[in-house]
Amino acid sequence: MPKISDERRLARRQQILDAAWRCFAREGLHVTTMDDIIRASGLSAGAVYGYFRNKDDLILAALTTSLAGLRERLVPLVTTRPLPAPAELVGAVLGEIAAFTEREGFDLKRIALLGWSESQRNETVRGTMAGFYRAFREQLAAATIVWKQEGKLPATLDEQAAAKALLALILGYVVEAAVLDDVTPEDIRRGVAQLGIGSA
Amino acid sequence: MPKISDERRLARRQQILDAAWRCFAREGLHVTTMDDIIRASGLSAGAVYGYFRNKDDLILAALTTSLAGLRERLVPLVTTRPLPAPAELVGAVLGEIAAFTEREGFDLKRIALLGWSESQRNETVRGTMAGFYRAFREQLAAATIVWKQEGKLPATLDEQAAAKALLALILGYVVEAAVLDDVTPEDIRRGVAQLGIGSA
DNA sequence: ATAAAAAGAACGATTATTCGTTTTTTATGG
DNA sequence: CCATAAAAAACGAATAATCGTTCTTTTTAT
Repeated sequence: MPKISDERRLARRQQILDAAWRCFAREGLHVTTMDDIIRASGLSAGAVYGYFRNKDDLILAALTTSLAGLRERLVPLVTTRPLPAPAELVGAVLGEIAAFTEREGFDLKRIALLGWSESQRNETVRGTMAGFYRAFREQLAAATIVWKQEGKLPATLDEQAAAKALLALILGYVVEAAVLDDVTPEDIRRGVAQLGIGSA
Repeated sequence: MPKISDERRLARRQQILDAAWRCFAREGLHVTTMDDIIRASGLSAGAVYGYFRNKDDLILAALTTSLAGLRERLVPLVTTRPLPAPAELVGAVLGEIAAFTEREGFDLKRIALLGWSESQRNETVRGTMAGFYRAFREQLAAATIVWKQEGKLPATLDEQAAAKALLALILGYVVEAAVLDDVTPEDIRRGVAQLGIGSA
């Protein structure tokens, strides 16, 4: 059976995904044409369609692999014990996001913005993204419970509300960094610390 | 001179803009076709092109009018004196955003997500959006100076960093509300207050 | 009455996807 | 270890559908 090796097949797939990321980051999900991605990948139309059923499939794969890569990096940070103080955890998470999204020639943070937009019109994308962020927010809620137990936060604290605020801070950093391009993780960490988060 | 009255002309323009908002919120900037907007507006192609040079012009107008409407509502909130406490100000701003973006049949918050995405590929859009958010952030920085003077925040506080964190919180709420759809302004206000922002 | 505004059919350009052909990969027998 | 045949993979021109925009004609407001 003359079939391509799994290793080779996976490499080709990643090659196409890389090309898609670059194109999407430059022109967005729907202005990018299949021909853009095909040329950027160095392959042919037939080859690309051998790995992805259609453009929607490619979009979904580009978004979910980026989300999965980020999760792999973020989960250890928020589940490690002992837990750093709130401002330090936020700073660490943002630092990891900045490091993960920095790529050769483009910024993967842009893919996040595109994913949020796409989630407003594509039910499958919305489900995937909502699931990811909800799970991450649960881990933030677990962290606030730990802080509460350690006496770093008041015992009356509503951990769901606190987790929602922490997630907003993190998502907002991504927007601010992508649109204004003058914000560092350290800026936010210092801002949060000075505003007194986790100091009560 | 048989020319349409200014009043009538402005009403027609708004009619097209409303249609564009609805279409954009439903399908995004680039999946929405001119024909979608034309049909939604109840006018003809020729009429729409009489009010907007082309699709890019219509996109820019849809984004900037939405931004301008929001600024009109937000500026009084952050420039009023005496200033509410940080958590209360954040809550008030988010409440105003929620009220302003709630529309018949769609959520204007979606337009913000689309604008952020578009700013990554359109220099004109990026300039407009960056200008808006930078100006708003300056007002937040001014607010932190006031809090500092009132002794509500430490005198050593870096107001730029604090303003960046506050803006992240606000932008992040928009993302979280649009994607997860389970966050209220009150959630964030409580979360921020309980995390101790502005309590040092 | 007249000039602007609205209408909507028509056009040229572009798009995602397919499919017949060519090239490449790999399991197998010498 | 190497040559080879079979089958998958890659190629890329062709296709059918769709899009933004224009332009001539008709309607409408003043």
